[in-house]
Amino acid sequence: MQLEALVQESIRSVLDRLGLSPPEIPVDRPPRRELGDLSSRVAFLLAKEARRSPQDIANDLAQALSGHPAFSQVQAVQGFLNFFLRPETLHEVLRRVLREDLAYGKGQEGAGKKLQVEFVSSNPTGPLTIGHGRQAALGDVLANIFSELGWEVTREYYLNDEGRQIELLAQSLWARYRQALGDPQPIPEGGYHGDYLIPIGQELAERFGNAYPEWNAEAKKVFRNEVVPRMLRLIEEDLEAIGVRFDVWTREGDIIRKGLVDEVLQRLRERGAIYEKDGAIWLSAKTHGLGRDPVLIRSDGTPTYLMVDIAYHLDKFRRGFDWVVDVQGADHIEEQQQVKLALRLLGLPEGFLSYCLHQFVTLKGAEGIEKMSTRAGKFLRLKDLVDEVGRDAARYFMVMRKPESHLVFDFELAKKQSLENPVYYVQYAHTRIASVFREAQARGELPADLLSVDLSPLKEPEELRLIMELDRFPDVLRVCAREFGPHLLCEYLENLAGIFHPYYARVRILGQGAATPARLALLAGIKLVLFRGLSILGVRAPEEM
RNA sequence: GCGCCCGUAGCUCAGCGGAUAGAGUGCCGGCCUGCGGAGCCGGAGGCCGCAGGUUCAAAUCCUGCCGGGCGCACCA
Repeated sequence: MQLEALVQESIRSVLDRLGLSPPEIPVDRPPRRELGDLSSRVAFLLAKEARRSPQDIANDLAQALSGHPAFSQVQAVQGFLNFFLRPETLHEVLRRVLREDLAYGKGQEGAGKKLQVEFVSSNPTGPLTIGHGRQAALGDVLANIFSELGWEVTREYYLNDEGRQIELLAQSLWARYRQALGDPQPIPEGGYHGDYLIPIGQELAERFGNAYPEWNAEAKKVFRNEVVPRMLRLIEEDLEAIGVRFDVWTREGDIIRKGLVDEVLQRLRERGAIYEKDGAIWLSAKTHGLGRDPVLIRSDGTPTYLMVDIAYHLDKFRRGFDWVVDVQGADHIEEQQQVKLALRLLGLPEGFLSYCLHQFVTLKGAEGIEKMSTRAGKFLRLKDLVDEVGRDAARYFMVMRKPESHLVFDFELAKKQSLENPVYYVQYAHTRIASVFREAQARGELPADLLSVDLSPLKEPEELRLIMELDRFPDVLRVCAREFGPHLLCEYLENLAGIFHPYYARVRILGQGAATPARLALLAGIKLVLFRGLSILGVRAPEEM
């Protein structure tokens, strides 16, 4: 049993005897060590009902808990109930961690349920930038976390390979093609200026010669067909660099062909949620509190991106997902409100769709802070970033901040192979432990079975603190899932490593008689949790570095 | 103007109803002849953007204001 549950149960049993029943039994980590290992503010919640002071209630509870075998002491301080754990209680925690091994932290919260995580979903108009990198890492790590909690997770990329942006892209390529032939055609208004189209233009100039002197319907078709697969290849290279694989790619055209656009329109019409104006079809969003009414069907009869996106989400529902999480940038906020409104009007279950919204990335490097734009051709390609700092640092840095906060990617720090770099700090703890085990093996000090060693020599304060930290791991994963906040896992791992390193510096592991096997067991537990955490982040946990 | 997000140590950021607000980095001062010194220990450094309100209790919730980001297309 986890410590939090242990404390809760102990309190509950006592409350029953006293005839009190709080709405919940909160268990916290006290801010300072002298206040115990765990605490509860339950007395505050009972004060009103019992018409007694919190301190008074806490006194009674502490008194009633005084003989509990798991605690060396239970104190009532200013209304708080503070628990001091006996070392044996913590030793049992460590033993449980080692016993659960690679399953430690896993859960059944999502068992039997299907979750789709949609992320990146960048239009194939160019390679991915570091901004997409944040989304790639976030989506992938969230998917990992939900898998740990039992969900059957599908990673999905929504590919928008039609429409006006692709046309502009094709025309931009055509202009590069003309330029390669010595015809100084300009990049179209709102077109794509990136260098990545130049070599393709040259290649097509060699292949086609002067076959397409005009930007007409035929050229449009040819250049569109040339450019999209090439852009997709670039995107796949970027995704591979950062270590992300998708299970399903869905194209906008697939959704339209399934007839879902017509069905959605029909159902919205029945609800009186759409109207016609200026030859287009609009969604009545203002009457539902949104800022403006968006167009669903243009006056030329084609559906807007929003329209297809709504239909796409109906499709997700039909495909049997119990829950969908879309990872999107801050520039999609308005659309998110519109999609959610439409799904509500369509009668989909509330909560079927959640958005993990993230702010943008700026790059802090030797050249200062850069702003990026794919259209203007001003960006750092994701693959180039990964090549420079490595996949581990790239992934770690992308998720180490709260998604809804801006991320300043410190390029120089990410490259550093020293403990200033948080990813190395965590990895180094893992490596260090691996090294100790190699040494223990060489010296013949490695016990055959760590599970059955006597843990009673573990009584140094850091040792008990480390076990307390190991106990938190399952809970950290759950909070990460609930908050869409993988950064909390990074913080946890840094904290764990941050207790281990000083401990290691102060306390010798090998050659310490009965303490050695016990400390090796502790190190095995730390190594396991570091490995589990780093794996979930998609970061290597090296044996040597 | 409207919507959403963010203003916490010099810098990058955690904490988001509870007890003296934390970490990393930077700065200052000590250590370091053993399992990986790619370190370790200590110190200084904060009207938690501002002003009200709710609460036994507010960095945390509510309102207003100020500052920054993003969006407000028959683009995606």
